[in-house]
Amino acid sequence: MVDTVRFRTSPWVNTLTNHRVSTLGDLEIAVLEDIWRFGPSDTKAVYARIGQSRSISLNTVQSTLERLFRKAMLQREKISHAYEYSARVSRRELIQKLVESTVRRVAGPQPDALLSAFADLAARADDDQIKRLEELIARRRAELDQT
Amino acid sequence: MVDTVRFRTSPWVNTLTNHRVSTLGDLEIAVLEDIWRFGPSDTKAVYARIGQSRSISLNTVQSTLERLFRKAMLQREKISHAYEYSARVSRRELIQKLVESTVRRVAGPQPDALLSAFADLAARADDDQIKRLEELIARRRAELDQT
DNA sequence: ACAAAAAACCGACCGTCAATCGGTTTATTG
DNA sequence: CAATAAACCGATTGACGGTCGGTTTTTTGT
Repeated sequence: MVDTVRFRTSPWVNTLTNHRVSTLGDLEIAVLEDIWRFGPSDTKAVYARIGQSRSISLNTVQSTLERLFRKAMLQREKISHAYEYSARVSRRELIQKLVESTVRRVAGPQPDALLSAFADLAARADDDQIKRLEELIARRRAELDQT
Repeated sequence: MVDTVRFRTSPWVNTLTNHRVSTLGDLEIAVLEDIWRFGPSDTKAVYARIGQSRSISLNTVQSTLERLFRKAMLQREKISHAYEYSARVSRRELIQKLVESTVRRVAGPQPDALLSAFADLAARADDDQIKRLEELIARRRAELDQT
């Protein structure tokens, strides 16, 4: 019964860059969030902070960390006995990547889709927001120059 | 065997706004794309334009249109015998929604996550891009005022 | 050195969702 | 009213996140 080969492009692979940009599940985001907040941690620590309350098992946290590692959102290092996971992307970088791939996915013919998307945003912003935006941009600029 | 009830928050529901923001599949995007490009169309027309080449069946296109309709990305109207589907969101609106929900999903404590993401982008932009960005914003502003 | 404890690893299962289509029902229309 | 066309229904597949239980490997205390 090999008459029709079904093929579906995985939404994972960005064919341009061959760079994976994934969708993240709720738990995955929570875990990332936790590591951003508390810094490098091992499974136990993350479990203690977010697993306990959700009444999920240590194993679940474990495999989520693992998945995040495979997705290159986390890196890990064996500290004495256990892996210590740490963020490989900052929240801002994550948002950046996610937004960029989202936009690129629905981007039309226009080359400036990203810019365009944000132009919409900026156009809607009120004076107050504009002001904060300018400050933010200035700060980011400073950060960049400093590197 | 009702000892453990597993529960998983659907990534569909934005609890803040109770507004559904979905992920779109590749075919779904292609179909939307097609309708943006060619305007209101019935299943046959869409199939002729994008189904033929992909060697998928008319039914597949049909259910994709249906799904898009359920997701409120398309509206439809019975024209004589067949449904005619038309876009309910423009490409820009779609990008807007998608970006916004993406950001909100990973947004930290900061209230200005969206702005912040924008700031990152702007900070990275070169002079040329900034110029185009300003033009874009001006144009969008004009469009808004005109309403 | 070895047994107990801890952590990693493996593999399975469930639910959801997009993609895909065959077959049946329900219009349309000549 | 019969033939044709479109809509509708429901089933299957593959991917993926979430969830664990059990087994293997590694660490460590005595």
